[in-house]
Amino acid sequence: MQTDTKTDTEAMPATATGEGGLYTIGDAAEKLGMPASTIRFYEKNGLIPNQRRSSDGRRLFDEDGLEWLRFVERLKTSGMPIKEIREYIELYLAGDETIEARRRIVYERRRAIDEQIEELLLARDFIDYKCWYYDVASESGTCETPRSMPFDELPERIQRIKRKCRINRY
Amino acid sequence: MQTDTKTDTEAMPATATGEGGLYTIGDAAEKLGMPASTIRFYEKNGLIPNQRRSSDGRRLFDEDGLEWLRFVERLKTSGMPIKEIREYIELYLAGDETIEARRRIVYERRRAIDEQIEELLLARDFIDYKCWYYDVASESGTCETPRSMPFDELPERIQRIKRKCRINRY
DNA sequence: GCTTGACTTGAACCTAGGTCGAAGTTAGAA
DNA sequence: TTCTAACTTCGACCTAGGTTCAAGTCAAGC
Repeated sequence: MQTDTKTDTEAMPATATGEGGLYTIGDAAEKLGMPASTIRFYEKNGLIPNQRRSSDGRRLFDEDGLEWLRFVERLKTSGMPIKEIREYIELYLAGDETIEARRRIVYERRRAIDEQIEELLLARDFIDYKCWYYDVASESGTCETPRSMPFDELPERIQRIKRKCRINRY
Repeated sequence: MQTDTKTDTEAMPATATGEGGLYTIGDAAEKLGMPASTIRFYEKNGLIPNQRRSSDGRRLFDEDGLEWLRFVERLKTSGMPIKEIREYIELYLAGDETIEARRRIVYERRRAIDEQIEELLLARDFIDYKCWYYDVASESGTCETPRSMPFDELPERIQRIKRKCRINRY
């Protein structure tokens, strides 16, 4: 994480709206749209190394701290489990020795994301078919209408989906 | 699994129903690449209505049964919680009265999928940046190289990502 | 007739990822 | 001064989505 470049900006009061750019956990939580308890949980699990504190022990976040949290959030969004995020962070803290290991991790993560997107696109096609199905059912008042429609009378788009997703019933 | 007895099952199923193309839970699990325990769990949670059984109580799946399971799997892939899938199925079982309710559900599901895809694409951009970062770091042996590179010397693609994802450090 | 393997059940267990509550500290407001 | 709000820690608790276990049933092969 960031170096201790700002250790003495603590001359500023630690409370909200820090014009010195310092935020309490509550401010940070609000800015990130994430409960404070989650931030504490992340720190406890090693996802926030070198957490700054005020003299009375409160967590302090500056812009770098917020960016770090957004970074962690992004890894989570990508489906990376907390344990793996921690491992990655440990490698990061270890310095340039671990560049190759980290490179492997981000490449693998990209692959995982691509896989998830692929799956979601398939699910989306399927749901798209369902949307059409209920549009037709809704208009005619019964599911019999879309269900019994001959394949070659279906809209081109729907034919394509039914073929691709191998939908035969339902 | 029962692959060796499956030929028997098809020729003359040892079970009550005289029709071919019947699978035990083990066969179905193998075909769908999903543990049998999961299928039991789904049934227990109302995700498999009208489950067929053999005379001695074993679950039986025909092609329709398998397709139903694939359908449930697809809803899950789309991020739909089990409880909601059950609710949808209950509406489905209730017949044409519930067409509008089901229509609303699938439209909302499509929206949710689009949102997830959007998030994943952002995460992907971010990880893509990290891939570049470690490629450069790996080549030069230190993270200082990509880290300290002036913005306008970055590849166009990387500039775009850094702007879009508002990456300033890390 | 005995063994084996795939099934059945319900209940207990597990993991990830938080979330909550109690008890205590501190700073600023009334 | 006292009150209140926002923080602190630690441990207990929660939910989703399964997974595993123990005990029993059944059909087939030897």
